[in-house]
This record gives sequence, C-alpha cells and structure tokens, in this order.
Amino acid sequence: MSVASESTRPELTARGRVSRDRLVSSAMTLMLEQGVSATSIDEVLDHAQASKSQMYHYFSGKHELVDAVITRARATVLHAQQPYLGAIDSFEALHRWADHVVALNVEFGSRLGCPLGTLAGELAAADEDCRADLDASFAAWTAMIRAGLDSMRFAGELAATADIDRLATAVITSVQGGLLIAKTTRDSEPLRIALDAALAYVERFRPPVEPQTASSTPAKRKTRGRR
Amino acid sequence: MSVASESTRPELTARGRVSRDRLVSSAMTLMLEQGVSATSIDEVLDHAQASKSQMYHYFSGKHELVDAVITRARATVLHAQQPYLGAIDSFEALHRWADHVVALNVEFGSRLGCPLGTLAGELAAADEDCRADLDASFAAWTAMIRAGLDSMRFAGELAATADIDRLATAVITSVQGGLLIAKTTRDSEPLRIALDAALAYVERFRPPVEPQTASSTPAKRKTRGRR
DNA sequence: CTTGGACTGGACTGAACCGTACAGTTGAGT
DNA sequence: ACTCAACTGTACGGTTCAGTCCAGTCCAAG
Repeated sequence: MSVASESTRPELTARGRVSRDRLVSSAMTLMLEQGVSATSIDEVLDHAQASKSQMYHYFSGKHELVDAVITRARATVLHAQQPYLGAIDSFEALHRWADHVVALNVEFGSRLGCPLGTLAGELAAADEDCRADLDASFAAWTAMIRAGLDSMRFAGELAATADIDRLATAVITSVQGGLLIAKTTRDSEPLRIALDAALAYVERFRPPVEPQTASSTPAKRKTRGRR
Repeated sequence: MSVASESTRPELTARGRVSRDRLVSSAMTLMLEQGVSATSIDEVLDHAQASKSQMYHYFSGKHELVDAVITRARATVLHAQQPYLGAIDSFEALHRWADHVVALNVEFGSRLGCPLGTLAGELAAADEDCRADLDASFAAWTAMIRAGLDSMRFAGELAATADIDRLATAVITSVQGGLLIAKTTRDSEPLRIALDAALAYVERFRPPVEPQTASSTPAKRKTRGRR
C-alpha cells in the first residue's frame, strides 16, 4: 500500500533512525546493483553490519524494505534534479540540466541507470503496489519538468500553444530510454543523443517570430525581465 | 560467452527440440512477468510440464537457460519488427512502423514492456555476459532501423548530411523509454508521445527544399515542404 | 537508582532453492 | 528384434531463503 507510514515515524529515536537508514541505504545499493529479488535480506544485513532482529524491528518484511528503498530512490533522484530543474526558465537552463544528467551518468561509468527506472523495470509488472509507487515517483519527476517548461513558456521562450504535458513526457521518456541503453552499452553517448533529440523536440515549440500578424501572443516579450 | 552453441544444435532430435523449446518458452513467459531471479527453475518446470532431468539435460544450469531466453527474446522482437522496419523507405512507412509498435503495446495492455528492455533492466548491471548479449541484441535492432533510415536517405527523404547512426539511436532510446514509462503507468500514451518526438526529430533532417548544387544525391523525389 | 520501552544479537525453523543420481523409456538406424 | 544414444521421471542432498523467538543491552525519564 505504501500507506505504511513513511517519513519520520514519530516513535523512532535518533539511534533507531540511524539504524533504519543504514538498512535502507545498504538495501538500495545492493538492489540497484544486483536487482531486488537477487538481493537477500541476509546480504543486506551483512552489508549494513546489522542483525536479523533489527530488520524485523523496523520492517514487517522484505516488501516493506523494498517500499522504503523506492521512497529513498525517489528522494535521491528528485533531490539531485531539484537545483537544475527548479531553475529552468530558458533553453540555456534546460540544456544545463541535460548536461548535468549526462555528467551524472558519466560519473558512475554508465553502469547503473536511473534508480527509479531500474526498479520500475523489475517491479512494475510483478508488484502492483510498487508499480503504483513508482508511477507516482515518475509523476513527481515529470511535474518538476513540467514546472520548468511552464516557466519557459511564461518567459516567452515557448509558444503559448505548446502542450507542456506532452513535452514533459517526451523528456522523461528520453531520459529513461537513454539511461537504459547507456547502461546496456556501458556508454553514455546514447543518453546524450536521446536528450539532444528530446530538447530538439521541445525547441520546435519556440514561439513564432515576433513581427508577424500577432494573432495569438499579445507581444509583451522582447528580452524583458519577466516575473 | 553466449558462445554456448545456440541455434539448431545438431545433436538434437525433433522430440528434443520440442521439449527444449517448451522450456525456453515457459521460462521467457515467466521471467518477463515476474523477473529473472524471481522465477525459479521448479516454477519453469511446472509451467512447462517438464521434469528436472529435462532441464539439466538441455541446459547446464539457470544461467544457460537465461541465455536461451535472451536469444529467444531477440528473435521474437526482431521478427516482429522485420515486416515493418524492412520496408521503410519513406516517412509514411516510418510512421506505420511506429503505429505498429504502439498497437503491439496496446494489445498487451501495456503491462509488459519490451522483452529486451525488461531483461536489460534487470541483468545489464549484474551479469556481464547477459549485458553483452543484450547489447548485441539492441545493436541488431538499431541496425535494422539504421537500414530503414538509409533507404529513406537513398530515396531522397533524408538529407545526405543526416547522421543516420545518431538518428537510429534516438529512435531506439525513445522506444525503450516510452515502453518503460508505459509499463509503469499502464498506459501506452507515453510510448506514443516518445515515438512522436523521435520521429519529429528525424523529420528535422528532411533534405533542404532547394535542389541547389546537387553534389551527391540526385534528389529524385519531389520533396514536399515541411510543416 | 529504577524502570520500561526502544533497540540489538544470534540461534533456530521450515520451506524453497539448485543441482545430482540413477533408473527407466523412447525411437531411429541396423 | 537389437542396440545405443537421446530423452524422461522422481527421489534425494546440501544450501540458502524469509521469518520467528527469546535473551539480552542501551538510555532517557521519573
């Protein structure tokens, strides 16, 4: 259900929170490397230097641990994107974000793809609860992109008629596809290409050149400090 | 290695080939639904109505079975694409292929993504042999797309300067990303959008309207203006 | 200092797992 | 009909799995 009370459970002391966090971190590391069902609880415990009782003190079972890993993965991804996605108001900023995504991938040798994408690939078809959680995570990510595109439109960088939802979906799919192929080829070039294509697609929706019949956009642009 | 002698092993009778095929089919079905490591050998045997000895008669272990599943998945995917991808010589045909991909996804309720993509998501980071196999599979698929784009270029639908490799990569990443998000949202719309974006990207490389110097391609087709 | 709840250690259980052993069956070539 | 290799059925063993149980330790509040 994922209703399982995530986020700062009140009846958890500082020490308990540290232990729990260590378990989730270890689980995430191992599961992203080897896959969820290829990672046993004992392995997680070993990696986290913890014992069985701790595991079952903080989680009712493996399923709840996986839920926590998904939640953590979402937080990690969104947190890494925020500084760039939150500042998007121009094509320049959009490209800076794309460069950042590629740089992140290069940094990890293109071995692991997107945490959310990896989890989705394994769990989406098999576990309905996880699927819903991951769906919500992608939705949150897409919403951040959409907000950036909206800022661009407000700043006059995108046509008023541009379908922002559609563009945001195109961007997120290109990120996921690029990362999956990059992971498989162990080369970040496919990611770079996928993002280039997506941004080129977005660029198609630049507003029409100013001195036209001025039918739709009521002027009010021209390098003005908006807001 | 994948050197493990796939394809028509000579010392296999007709009966044996049927049994082996049944095992691979069951394994593929279950593994694409539940994941590779979430699928036990006993489960495959049960589904295939076979017994342990058959499994270990045809395969040295689970790893070889997985190899066979990858090979089968590649054959399935390429075979399903061939009639459309092999006939691409125009943007119309390219769109027909894209429609076919979407239709296939809709047919299965968007539950399972691309067989190759699903396997890659789970195995690429964990198993180097499988990763290499899947990499080769994607390469073969990309090569088919590239051949289609090449035909388009020959027919004068694409500029002689268009980077065909790059375009083919953009297309395959959009397919994979679209399918992954579609699988997670249980909705084929993201796939549709991803493909639209990729094809729009390809469309940017229509040859220039002016016949100009006509150095390389004789530009036989009457190029219609872009939209 | 006492106490009670949060937290921890590690042995234990039963089921599921992968792989092996070996005896038995089938069928094509002779 | 005979033979032999291909093929099949099932019982078994050692290992690993998720999850339980209980005997503790730690620490803050009273």
